[in-house]
Amino acid sequence: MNPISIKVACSNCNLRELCMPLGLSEIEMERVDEVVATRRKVLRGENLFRHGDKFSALYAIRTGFFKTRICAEDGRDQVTGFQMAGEIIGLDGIVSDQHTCDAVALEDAEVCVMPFDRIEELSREITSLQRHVHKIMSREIVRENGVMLLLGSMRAEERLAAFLLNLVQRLHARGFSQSELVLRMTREEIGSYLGLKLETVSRTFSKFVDDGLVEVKQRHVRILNSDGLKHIVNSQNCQSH
Amino acid sequence: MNPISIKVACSNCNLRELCMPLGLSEIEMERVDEVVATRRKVLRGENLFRHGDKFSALYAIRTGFFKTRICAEDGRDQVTGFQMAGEIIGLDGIVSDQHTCDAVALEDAEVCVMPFDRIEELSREITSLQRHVHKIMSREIVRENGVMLLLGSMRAEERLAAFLLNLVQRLHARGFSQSELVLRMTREEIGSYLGLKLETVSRTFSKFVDDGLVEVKQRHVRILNSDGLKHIVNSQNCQSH
DNA sequence: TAAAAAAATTGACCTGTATCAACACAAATG
DNA sequence: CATTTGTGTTGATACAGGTCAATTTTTTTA
Repeated sequence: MNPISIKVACSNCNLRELCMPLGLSEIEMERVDEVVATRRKVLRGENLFRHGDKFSALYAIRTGFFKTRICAEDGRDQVTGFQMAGEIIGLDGIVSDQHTCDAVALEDAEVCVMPFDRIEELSREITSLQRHVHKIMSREIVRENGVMLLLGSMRAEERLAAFLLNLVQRLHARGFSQSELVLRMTREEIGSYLGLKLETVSRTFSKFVDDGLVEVKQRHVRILNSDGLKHIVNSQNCQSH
Repeated sequence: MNPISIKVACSNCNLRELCMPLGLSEIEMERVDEVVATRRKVLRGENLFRHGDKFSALYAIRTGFFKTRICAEDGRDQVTGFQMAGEIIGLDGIVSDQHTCDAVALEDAEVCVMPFDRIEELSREITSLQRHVHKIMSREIVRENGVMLLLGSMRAEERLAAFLLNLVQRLHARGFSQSELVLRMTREEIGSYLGLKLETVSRTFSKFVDDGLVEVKQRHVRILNSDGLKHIVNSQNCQSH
């Protein structure tokens, strides 16, 4: 639809090292470029896909920020992750050929559409791509294990501290500040992800501010004491011993 | 080590339809048989693998019952799943070439050892195997999404009801009763999985008994009112409307 | 620019689950 | 068989986080 068709090419993409395997030959790289069929823009609030949609592709986020969520029949829903540039979404759809969660853009976004048939085809030929796809899926499994630990055994402060540290760490890996971040999601969305109510998220932010751990102005967060946050995460609820 | 070396063969295995892709030709089936290098026995309480162990293989459970758990540095740990015959464990190890969780046998067990290199090699050649491996990983991602919903938004009764229904459903798929099951794990392990303390698990069992939903004798559970349990799971906390 | 809607904060109070403790039962051990 | 150890149940009490409500701030819309 875009009259000026910019050549889509992983080989030129500055997110390459996040999305793609390293050490591809030039020829392999060209073939990988061809996997990325198209790009797609998703405006804030729009769905990249919804549960029930036919699965056909994985999506690499080029710009923007997403949340994924699952909705139970009873109306209850749970944010299962927040995804940023260089991350891959859509893996949930492979097993049953349809998506089981919604992916919603939290800011205007652009994704690379990678038809899964093509990925499978090419990963039969390029060993390092095959391994890469497996690692991406395994990474997601391990990430979710970590969320289970968080939801199953951490208290509100620990959850929020872990959440903030995880976000800055991922942003830092993308060249952003280690200490400043802009939250793209509401308190309610943070709460859903962390298994807390929005009021609890808000109160916990306020407590962190009181304790001099962070500065919070709406969605702008500055981390003043990173070690303090880390200490909260892995000191459990033991007072001194 | 076993003097009587019984031929390991997926083609003869009655769990085939759980582990393996359908519709393989005879030749393909023979090649898949070769992936299963060896079998390994794991006694109750022993680890199939531990976090930190080098990753080399996936394991298909032939007999027995496992739990997987992750341990945080602070000693806190979280059961991330219970696995039974026909299910695959070890996927967590792919991303970083070492396992990030422990797999512990809850009863004497036997697993098929499937070296991952071999799996990758063969799935480059057999398309349906490749797809199958992808589905297995995607299924695990979707399963964990469901656990996140459970941990993030359900109350104790809902969690335990969902847990019991999930267990019988999986057991039923393996030819066991729809209404009777033997728990292979302690109340504490159930609690860890569900993000509850063992006392809460015990009390919730007692409440289910009082309400005539189940019969419980130690680890023997008989489901008397399956619909009642289902109703608990997806009626949230609304009283009447 | 005003009005309405959405998001965030804060307080008061309530409740579900954790905690602590006592006891019962079952399985393993000598 | 008795003893020990692990596991499960139940009660009393505490408290973290939920709920409800009022208010403020920000964003969106008219």
